[in-house]
Amino acid sequence: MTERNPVAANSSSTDSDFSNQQLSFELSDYLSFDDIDWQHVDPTTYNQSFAYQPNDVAGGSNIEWSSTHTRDTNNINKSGRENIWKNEVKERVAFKTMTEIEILDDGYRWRKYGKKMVKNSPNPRNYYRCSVEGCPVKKRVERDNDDSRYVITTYEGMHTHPTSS
DNA sequence: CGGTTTTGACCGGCGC
DNA sequence: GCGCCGGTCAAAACCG
Repeated sequence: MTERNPVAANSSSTDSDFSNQQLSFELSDYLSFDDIDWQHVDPTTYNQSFAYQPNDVAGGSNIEWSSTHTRDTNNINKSGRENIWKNEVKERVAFKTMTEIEILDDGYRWRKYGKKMVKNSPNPRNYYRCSVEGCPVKKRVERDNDDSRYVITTYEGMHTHPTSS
């Protein structure tokens, strides 16, 4: 289920402007989508876990993501990258984007509260929290282990306020 | 000046 | 019990 398009593969640091444009477009698409989706989820279906195809949303070319809903409290990525998507903790939407930019404007304001080096990867992982007080949404941004041109963004929780931006 | 980033310390779960 | 590891805190620096 890992379909990658090595489109702008060997970009080192040239077309950042292009990537930025493309990204913000697709991102806002996703964001509005999972906003709607999360409002549909009610506690009774909390146990199901499901995943969407990338092309359901934006004709997805270089983005893959999935969403799981469970009340399992197991740890997230003790067992490696592949299992990140399979393991269930709580509402979570993750997608992977080929870009060189990791600071993505998705219409919310985020406050970074941590940065960690993950084992087996030279890439740090950044932890963000929604700046709106009382909003429990967190997100985590890290580069893919083996494809450093990809950025994995994971959203966790529901926004309890309008997009304000 | 107020919010944000930075960065090491701290904490809790888990495996050995 | 100890150490590793992922996640969070918090204080000072930073920046518009």
